[in-house]
Amino acid sequence: MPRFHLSTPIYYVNAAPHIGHAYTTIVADTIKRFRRMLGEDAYLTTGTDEHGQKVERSAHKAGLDPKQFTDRVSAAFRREWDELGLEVDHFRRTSDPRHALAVCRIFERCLENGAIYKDSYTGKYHLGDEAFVTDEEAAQSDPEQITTVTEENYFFRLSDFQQRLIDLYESQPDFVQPDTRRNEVLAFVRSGLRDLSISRSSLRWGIPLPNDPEHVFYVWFDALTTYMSAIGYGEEESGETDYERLWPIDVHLVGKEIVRFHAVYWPAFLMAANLPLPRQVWAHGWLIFQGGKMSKTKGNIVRALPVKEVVGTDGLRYYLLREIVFGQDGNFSHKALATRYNADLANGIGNLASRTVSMLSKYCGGEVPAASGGDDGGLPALAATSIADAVGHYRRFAFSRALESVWSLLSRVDKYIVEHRPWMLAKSRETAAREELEATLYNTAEALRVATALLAPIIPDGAQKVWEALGQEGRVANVRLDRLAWGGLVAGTRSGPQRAVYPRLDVAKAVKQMEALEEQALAEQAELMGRGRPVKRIEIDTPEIEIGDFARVDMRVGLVQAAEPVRKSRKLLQLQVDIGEAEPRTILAGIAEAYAPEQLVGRRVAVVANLQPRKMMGRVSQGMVVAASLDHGKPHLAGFSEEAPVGARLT
RNA sequence: GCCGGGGUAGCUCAGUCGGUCAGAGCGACGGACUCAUAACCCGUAGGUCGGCGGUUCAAGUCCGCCCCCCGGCACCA
Repeated sequence: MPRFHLSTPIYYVNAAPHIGHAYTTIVADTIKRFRRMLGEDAYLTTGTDEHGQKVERSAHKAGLDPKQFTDRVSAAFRREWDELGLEVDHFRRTSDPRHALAVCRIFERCLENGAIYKDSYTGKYHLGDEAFVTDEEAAQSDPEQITTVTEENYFFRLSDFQQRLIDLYESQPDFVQPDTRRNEVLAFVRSGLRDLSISRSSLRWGIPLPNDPEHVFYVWFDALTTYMSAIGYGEEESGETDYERLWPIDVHLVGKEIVRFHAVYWPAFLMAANLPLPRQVWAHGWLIFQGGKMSKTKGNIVRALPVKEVVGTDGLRYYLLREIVFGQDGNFSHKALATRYNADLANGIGNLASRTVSMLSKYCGGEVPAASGGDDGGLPALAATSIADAVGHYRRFAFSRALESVWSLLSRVDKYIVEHRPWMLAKSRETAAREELEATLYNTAEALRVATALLAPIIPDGAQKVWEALGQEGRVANVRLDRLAWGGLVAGTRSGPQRAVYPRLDVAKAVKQMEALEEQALAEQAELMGRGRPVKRIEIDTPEIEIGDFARVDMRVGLVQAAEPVRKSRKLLQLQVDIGEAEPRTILAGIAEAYAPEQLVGRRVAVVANLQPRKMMGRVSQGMVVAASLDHGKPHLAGFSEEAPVGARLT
């Protein structure tokens, strides 16, 4: 039996699962169900990425040690997939000792092949990003986040793999999909590759290097290797594993933000270790919410479970796969979701199933009649087209199009019913009318059967219900889509009871309900992450300072005398600010997107007067104007509601 | 400024190789029907497919220039 193996990313446990995680995993589950329905042995691998400084700190904040903390969050992910009915076959945590075996194994193979070297490195390190930054970047960052670090690190000779990677992308054009992502990757690799630092000695919460336990693996070797450790790589000695059978993997499903790691670093590691490469990396887009990306401070985090409570897993799955063109960014809103649910699931397939079963029961005694000729309305041909198109689209992960082709069949059936008016035919005593009635109901039920099978990967629960309503035996998931054809419905089959598979929703009410549940979930999540309050609140997590620290900052009232845009700059304005000195200061401020120059002249602002001068866009800024912003959003200048004297110090 | 992605009916968006592509769903209005989940069916949307040029027998669909929006980066101290 052919096998198919795919993965979702290994989710970082720094945050509780939200709908973005669910999206990827739902897609993966859909693909898996589809491949199963092609008769393949399909497996889905996922897991949690649990090491690193951020997790260490989050744990600390929650008053837990990292192990306890990650146990908790990882379990939340696992539970999430269970509750969403997602069929995960391999779930691996990077904190699992078996995972460490795999990481060490791959590392050692790379080491033996000369792809690893040790070097010392001194540089500015950004604590929040857990990464070394350039001096330039450091200067722009929050000074609290920057420290200078000298450390011995192990490096991976990524630069050696440039040509082999380019050859890979060129010989296997499908290796990275969609094409726009492939182009980006190709451009990135062509522009030259720098060796990759793969260890940290400053960190404890991680997997120690086998040859140098003072170091732990930095994210790449650790997290990416999960795809192999999950199926038993590294532990073959202790018995039989799935590794031989499931590697190389067919598809790594990833978000577009992590394409580089999967399409560049990961194959390079495997090349160096002399191991087979994945067949494909497929990157999807992001969910866009009203008001932009999800963010904690905006308080617009959306979770999957509240949505599921109201529209079921089918409703969520259907919306995500129908409304969003896979590979592109897509909008998410509760209202659009509820509307889509009503239009397509309740009024569409749900209603069609309901009227079909009802007519079978009323006009044919609950038995599927024989198709004794009569007008088939072109349904057999249309069904054949739908099957071919939908299967083709599924293969290419074009879910929204697969659904469109199924819906072209379903909506045709609704028209077909009206054209033939079975309720009129039923009133007639004539044989011809009887035959037409039976043919109509057979064709209707058969088209519905075909459509239901095609929909099973996306809406498994409802598909099963419709399947049973049509009196079909067993699981619709066991239907072979590659053999699905018109005519499979057997005359004489007893149909099931009529019921609403997808009850219609009151959209406004449904939206309210989801939002209310969302609030609740938010509170639960806060608890999970060990925080007393909802994450919506601002948290002040900067270190405490003394009064003396503050006194070192000399802030003055300044009067803006002139303001002009900076050429070629999007954000900067150049200001002349009088702070009572002999000459006004020239200050560059990143506020051009929020303020027009003429708005500023004559305005009083707060100026940091003893700040080191800084060069930007070829000009020197002699200070800084103070502004407030949320999440690097739009800045709001600090000012004075009274006429504060120019040059007065802020204390 | 550079690199991506977009600008198509009131709204959300499809449009694979240039030739029924000017579309779907939602919303609105009118009608018809009763098997069905106030459902389904029929009709009504006058959208210069962002703008201007070009290639072509033929262009949302290819090329050039321009405008606008969204990401990311280069300048937010």
